[in-house]
Amino acid sequence: MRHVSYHHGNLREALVEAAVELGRERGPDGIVIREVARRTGVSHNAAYRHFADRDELLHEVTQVGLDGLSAAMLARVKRVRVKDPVERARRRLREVGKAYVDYALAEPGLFAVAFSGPSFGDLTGPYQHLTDALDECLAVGYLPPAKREGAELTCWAGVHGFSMLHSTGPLRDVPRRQRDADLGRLLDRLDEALRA
Amino acid sequence: MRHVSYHHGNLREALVEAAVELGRERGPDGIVIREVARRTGVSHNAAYRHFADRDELLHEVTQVGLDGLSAAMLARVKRVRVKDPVERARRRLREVGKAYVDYALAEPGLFAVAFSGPSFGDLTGPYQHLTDALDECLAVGYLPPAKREGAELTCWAGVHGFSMLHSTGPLRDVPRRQRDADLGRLLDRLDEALRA
DNA sequence: CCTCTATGTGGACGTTGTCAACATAGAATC
DNA sequence: GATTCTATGTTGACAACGTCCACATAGAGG
Repeated sequence: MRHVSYHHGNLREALVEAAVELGRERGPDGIVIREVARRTGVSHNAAYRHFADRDELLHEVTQVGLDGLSAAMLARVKRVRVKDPVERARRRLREVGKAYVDYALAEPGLFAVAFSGPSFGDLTGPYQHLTDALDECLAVGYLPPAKREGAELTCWAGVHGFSMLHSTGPLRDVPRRQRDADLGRLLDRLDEALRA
Repeated sequence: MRHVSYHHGNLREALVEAAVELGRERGPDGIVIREVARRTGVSHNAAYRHFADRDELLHEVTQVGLDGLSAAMLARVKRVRVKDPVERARRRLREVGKAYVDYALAEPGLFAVAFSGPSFGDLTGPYQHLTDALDECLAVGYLPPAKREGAELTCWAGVHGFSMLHSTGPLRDVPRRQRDADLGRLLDRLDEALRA
């Protein structure tokens, strides 16, 4: 579907797509307006008809990254096939955490973009999946009511820190085996912290 | 102490100092060679006699940031005045975590630089303080031996995630009161996770 | 006094974000 | 169908950046 007209048709989407690809490949600093335009086959200034500035384009990529994260979490939660309600709730919470880390490791560029200021996207989606999992743990009686408050932040901080350190951080060269074992332990500790 | 000679005398240190100040004020992207030179009162190219490129200068700032973090941790640990060995060990571990987060919040720019690739500094210092605190918890019998392995990462991930989210991340506008309460809860959960 | 080397300067190039002026396609109006 | 309007793309410019090269100079050692 090559366009031939002067007007592109849906340049905005094409630009976002190219920007996402750049973010995926090179992280936040790799999202460069002129390169985005080049890849879209359009002049270096065309993007300014659709985005006020670079930050606005970056913001779009941020949102795509967060949406991907949210989708990954949901997919993993839905795949849980455990009958026992308590075990199912625990397992779902664990899958939420795993999905978070897996996404950060599978898409380090987009993950970095998603959490690189100055304007953050809407993290309602990912946050809601975490909240839902915790609510379920509470409902089935696994999570004591006294521990419900602030539980989101405890979990989020843990998996976010793990993700940051391993995706683009100082632990990025830790071999996969050990990383998996470490993540398993971290999730075990979070589970214990909420249960105890 | 104005220099008058053509040669500066200790330009390298002066450049690092200016770069640190820029990093403190504006974060990693704010460390700009030409601005560093300007603030040091030398030509835009002078830095290349002391650093191969921008990354090498950035790396110096990274190390300064990590040294500051290490010093902050040590200072807080040394101030603990608890007699009971078990309580002292617990308290020291908690202070290590608090120091980490406090530093990240007090110096968001330097903290961001310290954990911004591509080359990371030597985090032996900070890591050692955490290891020491955990070893002490083990020695006094508070931390069960089975939980000792990987305990560093559990703690580090938690405080690092909390720091990232609150210093320059999406939770940076959370009011101080709530942030403090949230940190308290996080440290409580970590304590429980290691004890249980 | 002379030369050598380390260190700082000046100017250049290519890249970036962004602005202003211009051009054109497609829709709206007559 | 011809004309005007507006949304959308293009061209050219500017300043700031990292970096390279040629040059200048200070201070040390002969």
